[in-house]
Amino acid sequence: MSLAATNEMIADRRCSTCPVRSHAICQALRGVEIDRLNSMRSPRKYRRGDVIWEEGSEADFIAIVVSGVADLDKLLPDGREHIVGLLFASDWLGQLFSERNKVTAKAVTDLELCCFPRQRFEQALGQLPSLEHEMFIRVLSELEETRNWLVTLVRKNAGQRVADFLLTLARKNDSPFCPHTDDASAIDIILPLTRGETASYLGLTIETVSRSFTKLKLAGLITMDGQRKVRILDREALTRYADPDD
Amino acid sequence: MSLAATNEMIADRRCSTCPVRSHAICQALRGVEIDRLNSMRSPRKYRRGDVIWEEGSEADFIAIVVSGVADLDKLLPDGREHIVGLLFASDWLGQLFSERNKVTAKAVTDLELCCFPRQRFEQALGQLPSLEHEMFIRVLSELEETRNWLVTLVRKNAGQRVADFLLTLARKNDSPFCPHTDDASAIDIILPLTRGETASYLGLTIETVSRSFTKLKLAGLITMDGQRKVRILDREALTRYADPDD
DNA sequence: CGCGGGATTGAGCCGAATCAATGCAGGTGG
DNA sequence: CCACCTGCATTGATTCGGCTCAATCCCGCG
Repeated sequence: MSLAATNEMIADRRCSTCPVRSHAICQALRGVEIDRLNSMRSPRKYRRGDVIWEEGSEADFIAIVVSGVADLDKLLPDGREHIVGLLFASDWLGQLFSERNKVTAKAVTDLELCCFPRQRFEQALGQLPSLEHEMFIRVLSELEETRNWLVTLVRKNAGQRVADFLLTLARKNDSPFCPHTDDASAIDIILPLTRGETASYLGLTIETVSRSFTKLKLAGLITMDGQRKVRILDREALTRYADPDD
Repeated sequence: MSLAATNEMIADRRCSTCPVRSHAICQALRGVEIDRLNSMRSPRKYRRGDVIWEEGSEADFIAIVVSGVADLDKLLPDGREHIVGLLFASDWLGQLFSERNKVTAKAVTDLELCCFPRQRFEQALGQLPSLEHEMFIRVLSELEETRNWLVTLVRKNAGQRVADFLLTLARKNDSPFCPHTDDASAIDIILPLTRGETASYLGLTIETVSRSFTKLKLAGLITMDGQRKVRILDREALTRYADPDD
């Protein structure tokens, strides 16, 4: 058996046991198609805080989040930065059809990525219409979510933004990568972001984020254990808090 | 010659003289491919203020802007609305792969659209990979622009937002659908939006938008003739005003 | 020329930013 | 094992930008 064949088998075995195989973009592919991606796949690991790539740098690769949380930031001219996206297991990231990355990508937690060289990936896209279609669908829905998020950030006050943020995280909890809480009404969340990162995601200051959490606690909507563990006591009430006139 | 054939020729003639043919998504198609779209094309006209479709309504058709300006709004639970997109000649709009429209579309000015029934269009997409690719590229860049715009709206103050808005319109002026101004440094713009619509686009109130225009005039960056005609006197200075620390 | 609706201007208020101090937890070294 | 240190988080006092409410203006139109 040739070395190439052996590597391919190893690669294939890795895909078949991949925790995100059935939810990531590669779900669109089967058999020989997945082999195509497999043959250019390379895993990468990052520590919390690592920069994956910088805004403006060369767009080398496209990646799928295997485990952990990544974020995308835009730098403002005055040096502030704003987080424009959070990426969880099975999400993809990368700058398609462009030489330069247009956002900075960072590891928010320890992170495992499954990476593909961009140009080879783009060639593969051209020959795998089902993959391009799958990504098209995902980008359409990301655009839709970004528009909704834009409206939330521009129009809602600090408390509502924080509530929306918690509800977004709670929705991630409903996904197959997080186990459900026993108590049906309460939902436990581990905040992936520091207060500073949360502020940068919500367009607020650290102090305002902190005060908003305090208000949510005083209103009896959440409890906290330390600074990262949040329990949503009443999802309905929190939803009303985020959308008072809904 | 059959009636069908005659219609197709008429349709074809219309496409070949279409002002946006070479800049809209249909630029990706040639010959028999464009015939495919042609055969399902129907023109529609709207008056300024008309609703094209309502958020939540059935997603009937995909459209290309032939002339005029359209916008996309999201309704907030409390009744306010926010404009999440402006569409100019050659842009496309519509909800792909979804039964329901997720935004309201309105004619901001008198408007001509070139429309395609959604389901037939989606079938065509599946069989015209170059069209799907073209739309994929456009949606990727719309996502990118939406992220940039989000940062502007969340992080910049009223005056900077208005300046950014004017610069965005000025950039549209650079496009093939608007003639250049004679004076190289000055740029004339016709505001497509009322103050109220501008406020809804910028996440401000009418009063604040109005005051911001006044400040730009006092700062000597623009002059105005009536309420719709703006002349940018110094694009560089306006850019600095929008991005002080750039 | 007068009317109406959008636009402008003004006064006061409110929510989030800023500035400043204190609290707390996790890690390190005595 | 405890004391200290460092970085993150919380809380408080003050400021400021944009919203609200209210009055007037002006442009386009009949």
